[in-house]
Amino acid sequence: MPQAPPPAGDDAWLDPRVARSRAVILAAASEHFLHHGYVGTSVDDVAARARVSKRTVYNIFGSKERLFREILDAAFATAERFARQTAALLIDADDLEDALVTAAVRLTRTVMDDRIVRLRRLLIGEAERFPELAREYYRRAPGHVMEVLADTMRLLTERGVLRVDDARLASEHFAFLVMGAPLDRALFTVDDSRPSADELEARATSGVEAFLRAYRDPR
Amino acid sequence: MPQAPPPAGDDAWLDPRVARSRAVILAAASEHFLHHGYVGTSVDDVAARARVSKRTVYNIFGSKERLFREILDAAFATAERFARQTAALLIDADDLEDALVTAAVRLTRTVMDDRIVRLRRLLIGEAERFPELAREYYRRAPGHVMEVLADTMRLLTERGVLRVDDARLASEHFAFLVMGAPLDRALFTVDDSRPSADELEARATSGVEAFLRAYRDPR
DNA sequence: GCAATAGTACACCCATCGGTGCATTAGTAC
DNA sequence: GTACTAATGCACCGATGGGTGTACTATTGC
Repeated sequence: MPQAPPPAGDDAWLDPRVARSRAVILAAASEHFLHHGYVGTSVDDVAARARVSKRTVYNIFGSKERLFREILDAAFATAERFARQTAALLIDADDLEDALVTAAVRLTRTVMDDRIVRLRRLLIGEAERFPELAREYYRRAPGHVMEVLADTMRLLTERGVLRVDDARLASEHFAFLVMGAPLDRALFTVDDSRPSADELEARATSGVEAFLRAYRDPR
Repeated sequence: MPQAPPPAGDDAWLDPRVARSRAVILAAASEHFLHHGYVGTSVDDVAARARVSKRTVYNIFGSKERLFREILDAAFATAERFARQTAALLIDADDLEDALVTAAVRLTRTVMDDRIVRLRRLLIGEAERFPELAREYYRRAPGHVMEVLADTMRLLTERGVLRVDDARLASEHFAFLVMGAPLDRALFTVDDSRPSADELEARATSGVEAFLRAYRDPR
């Protein structure tokens, strides 16, 4: 009756068979969840797609819900990596104003990525069933990015480039000027008429321009 | 075998029993769908809540999907009414700048309303299952409001109050400065820590201020 | 009061799906 | 090679849920 692995750390010893099964199941489940949602994904589907027996899924993950949570954990980690990179980019920049434009483009590209949009749809749609997960995602992904941006705004204000009073508000203004409308639209329109990379970049630029008109320190 | 009513217009003759059943079922279904989503709502639930037999639901609506679509149609109508009112408000205004502030407050209040947020969650979550419905909602509700706003922006520009180049872009900037961040957050956080009416109003005001700094005609 | 129609209760069908048990096979560590 | 453990296949359970058929009762229009 093989069940939970011995209670060890993250990189504990793993039978290569288990390691492989874990990986292949997670990949299949991730795909399926992102495309068809939680209820739209059956464990049989996942097992078939991963070319693994259903029993193996249950031996390793215990339940559909735990499998789902593991997938989201991985997504959280990705989001946090992005936030960290963005933070570094902004803090280490020579020309901070320039860095803002770079950040805007990166932010747009990331947030409009198909997988991220699907993840948002998934979590928003399941917010009632998994309130903690949705909230946690908000806190650790968009919320965290907002915090990092706010820190940057304060820095820019100290250096006299910007003049922001409420940094959190300003960073939200920044982000939503840049990607608010296309993101909102993308959430509702699946697989269709997504703005091109060029258009998104143009939007990022106009967004930054509007932001700077509103928040640049006139000296 | 009572089935579809005779193929007549919208306000065709209806047996009062049918009218009552329709209304009470729609109300119950609406509540349940908005709170638990499409798959989270069973026809038995709806029938029980409406104090009506399951058979009646099927006699009148034919299928769960058709029931769902009727409910969304009603929601679309509500959204369009809001858009129309907002349009009138902006077009008939004496002081257009002032009207923008009013519009901002109204927009925030409407979009952050619990039922609307739930409707958005529902449609976004089911965008994969009902792509046309989600797209239609976007077009007829937020999209339409954006168009009306854009018309107003053009008018304001002609009157020399604003200076906008791309009116659609400017109206999106306006809307998302005002309610982008709180809406995004609300989508992920269910029943919790929603900003107060006062806070939302303050946000609307700061949003308009930022917008005017960015877009007011400096003459 | 009467015919027509709507509503009800209830039993039922069938598919799906999360999850389990188990006997058998295959891969792994030493 | 041997002892162990993971993986498989498959039958199975129980619950849920969309949808139907039907015999019976309650309303409604006239």
